[in-house]
Amino acid sequence: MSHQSQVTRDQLVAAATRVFADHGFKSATIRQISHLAGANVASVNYHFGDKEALYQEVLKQSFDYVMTRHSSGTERTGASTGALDLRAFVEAMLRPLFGDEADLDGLHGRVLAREVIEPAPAMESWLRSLIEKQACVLDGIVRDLVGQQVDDQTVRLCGMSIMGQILFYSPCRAVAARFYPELPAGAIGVELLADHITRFSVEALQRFTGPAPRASGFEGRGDSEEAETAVHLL
Amino acid sequence: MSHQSQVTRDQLVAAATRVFADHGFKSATIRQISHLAGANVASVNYHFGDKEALYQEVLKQSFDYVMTRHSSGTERTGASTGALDLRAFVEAMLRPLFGDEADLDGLHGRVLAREVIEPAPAMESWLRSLIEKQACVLDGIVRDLVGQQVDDQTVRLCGMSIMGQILFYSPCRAVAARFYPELPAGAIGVELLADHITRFSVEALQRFTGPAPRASGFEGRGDSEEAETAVHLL
Amino acid sequence: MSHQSQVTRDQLVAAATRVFADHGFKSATIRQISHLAGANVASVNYHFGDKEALYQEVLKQSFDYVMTRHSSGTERTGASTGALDLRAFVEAMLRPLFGDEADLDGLHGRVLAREVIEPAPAMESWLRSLIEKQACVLDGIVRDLVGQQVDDQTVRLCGMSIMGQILFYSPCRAVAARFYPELPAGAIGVELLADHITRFSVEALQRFTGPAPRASGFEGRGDSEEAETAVHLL
Amino acid sequence: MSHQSQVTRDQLVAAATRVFADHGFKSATIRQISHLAGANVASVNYHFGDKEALYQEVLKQSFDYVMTRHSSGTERTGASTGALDLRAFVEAMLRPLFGDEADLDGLHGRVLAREVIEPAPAMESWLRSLIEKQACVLDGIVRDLVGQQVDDQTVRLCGMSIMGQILFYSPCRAVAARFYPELPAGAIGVELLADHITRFSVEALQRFTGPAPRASGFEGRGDSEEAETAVHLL
DNA sequence: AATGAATGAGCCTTCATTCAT
DNA sequence: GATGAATGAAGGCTCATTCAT
Repeated sequence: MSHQSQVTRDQLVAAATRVFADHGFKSATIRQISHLAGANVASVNYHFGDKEALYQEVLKQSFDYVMTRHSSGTERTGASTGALDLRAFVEAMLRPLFGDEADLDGLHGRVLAREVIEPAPAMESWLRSLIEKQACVLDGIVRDLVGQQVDDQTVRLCGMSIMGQILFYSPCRAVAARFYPELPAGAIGVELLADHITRFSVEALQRFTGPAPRASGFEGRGDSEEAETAVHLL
Repeated sequence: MSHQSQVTRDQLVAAATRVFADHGFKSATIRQISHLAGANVASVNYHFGDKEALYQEVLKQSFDYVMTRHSSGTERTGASTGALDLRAFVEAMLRPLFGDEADLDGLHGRVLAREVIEPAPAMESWLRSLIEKQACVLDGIVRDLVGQQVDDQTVRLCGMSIMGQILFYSPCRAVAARFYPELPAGAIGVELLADHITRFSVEALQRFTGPAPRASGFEGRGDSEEAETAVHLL
Repeated sequence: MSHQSQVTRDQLVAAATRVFADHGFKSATIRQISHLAGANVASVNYHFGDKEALYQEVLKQSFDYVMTRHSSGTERTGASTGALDLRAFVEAMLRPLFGDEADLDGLHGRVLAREVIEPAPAMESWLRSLIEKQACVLDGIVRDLVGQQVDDQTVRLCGMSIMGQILFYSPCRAVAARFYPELPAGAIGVELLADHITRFSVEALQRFTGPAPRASGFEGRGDSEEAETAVHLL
Repeated sequence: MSHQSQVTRDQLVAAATRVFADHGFKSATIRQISHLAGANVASVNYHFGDKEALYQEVLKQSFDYVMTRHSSGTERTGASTGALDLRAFVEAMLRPLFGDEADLDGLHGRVLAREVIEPAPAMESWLRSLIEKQACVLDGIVRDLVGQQVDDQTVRLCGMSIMGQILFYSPCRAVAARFYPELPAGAIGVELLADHITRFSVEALQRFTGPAPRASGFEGRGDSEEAETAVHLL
């Protein structure tokens, strides 16, 4: 593969990342992508075979990018508490959604978030397995915060509560901005959001030390878990 | 408008709701829809004018459906506490995402969630304003739980944390199922999830009565937890 | 045929006349027509069989209308001179293009002019033959003005010159208005135009008493027919 | 742009010119055009963007073609008389309606004549302005022939009489042929027609040196002819 | 008799893809 | 190797027509 070939290929991936992030797989067109990359319409098929293969490549590179940033933020030191771990995890997940110096618009995170939110037939098993791996990391962090008394299902639900808070800000910030126009933008916003989500979640998790109340525990009867009773009689 | 016309029209709306929920506006085709409705491709144009008008109708009916279910769950009684209000709100938002006896697959909620998550040019002002109205309701519930000392921005961030946990389960359950295959399905799951999200959020919110820690407040200091605990024990 | 049926049928013809005059056969739609007539889309097919049959009916009625007006203007009295005959013929042809008290927009004339200008497959033989009959009338008038020395072909060419001047103002006045925005409008305009065309043509015809110059007579050489020489040496 | 691309493009324009000339913009289909050009239906979109852009290109090329022929015929020499100018103008206008060695069927002229006769929304301002320019040229020729005593409105009416005679032979010869099946065809016919129209018009114009008779001047008085004759003999 | 409902053919257009160079 | 040219499938939409009542 020649040098120029590689350059064009990289430009195509970069352009495709943006277009897929903005419009999704189906709505993105290879004309948009090749035009943005300054390349020929046939270049996508030439370099990648077809549109879906290009998408796979974008997915792969975005995943690598995010994982690189992520792992550097989530390598748990022995000294860190669960709260700090969670703070690092949240920020590592959140930052790609908002972008950083090398991904100003959070394209990589948005591409992945789209894929997570909407199941695509192109979803590769490696992506699926790695997502599950991420879930395990989060499970571990949650477990540290809630202790061993809590059952696994509750841990997972807590993990989903945290993921929900994070993914709410994808596939693009416009989502949140519609609900809350005052949403702070830029890198400051990421730290603020990470702080908030961490605080919100830590506060909750620290009260999950007891067993889960039975289902429908909030429905009008007051004899459920005592802690709960205290809570909603306040 | 005759009887048969209304029947066909309703079938088209029903089919379109499913197809739009599954594939989104852009990817859905009127051929899919009309075939599913047992009608001709031209029937969409005949009954609604064009594809977008049909989509608007689907949006409208889904909104009405959800609001009807929702309002019956969110009418706040004088005796209810904030926690019960939140429980009702969460379940009312969550239920349409999972479906009920009249919407087994949660199509209405999924159609709306798609629209909320990805801004569509067809987004009508009435939908936008009503989304904002919902946000205000949630703000009120949060405010009841956190008290008056908390600033408005924090209230909104808490609202977004709650919405994030809810919308995580849209546009389809496959999202969560990918992360957590053990996710309970069906109506039981809704109650369980609503209980969890409510509990998770109430626990968190009740610790938010104090001022927000300064940004990066979790970075290195260990006494925040204690201050929070103190608050909680009030 | 019931009374109401006839009413609807007449309204359809009236509406169709307008729409066909404005848009032509192909571009006119039966929805436009039936809506303008306050009738059902199926009414056209019910009353006339298909779109083309409706068009035939419009053509027929427009032709009858124009012929009625025309014949009343072209019945040559023994006392009339050729110039007066021509004036009557021109006005009778021109007036339907501009409309009169019963056809304010000249719809009948415009429908026919469209048909004359563009050959339609639906062109019935009766229309063709009657057009030819009109041509014979005009031939007669021209012959009166030019005398017997002029050959038949020249007579026909003169007839076409006159018809061209008239049909120039069809299928709608907008044609002429584009060239000459100052074109007088309304009934006054018809008289003025008829006067002009008659004057223009009579002046020309009165000089056609001699034989036609040979072809290319105007190309640089001056030794053609003497009368001609006189003309262009002036 | 490669060689082959230009070939296909030219074939499309050629095919479109024929189809548009025969059927008009609305009735022409790109399937007809592309099939006639030996190309795919998508080729029109590829080379021109859409049907209307192709039409604009046809209009432009037809206009250029006609103008090239026209200008070579209408460059007025100092020595030429008004009659020769008119002869050149008429032939230059008429020839494209009948075709020449490079446009056997007069497609270019017929396309333009359609556009002139029926206002299309796609009518470009340049075409409109150039039509008006042509009208000015004709006005000048007429003015030379009638002298300065004649008012401007009469000059314009005379111009329209001449244009009417010319455009009578468009959009296709079938028009005239219907009236006068003996109409000579081919290039010989053009010269004959140009001679006739010129002669007819020059004869008329040379009698227009006096003031216009008052409106309805032909109604009932018999002495107008004499007055006209007097004018002519001046 | 008369009409609202429904249809299928055909339109223009878009698009990922393939071809020829 | 790389690209401009070309294509066929499919999309939304329009329309005259037919169907069922």
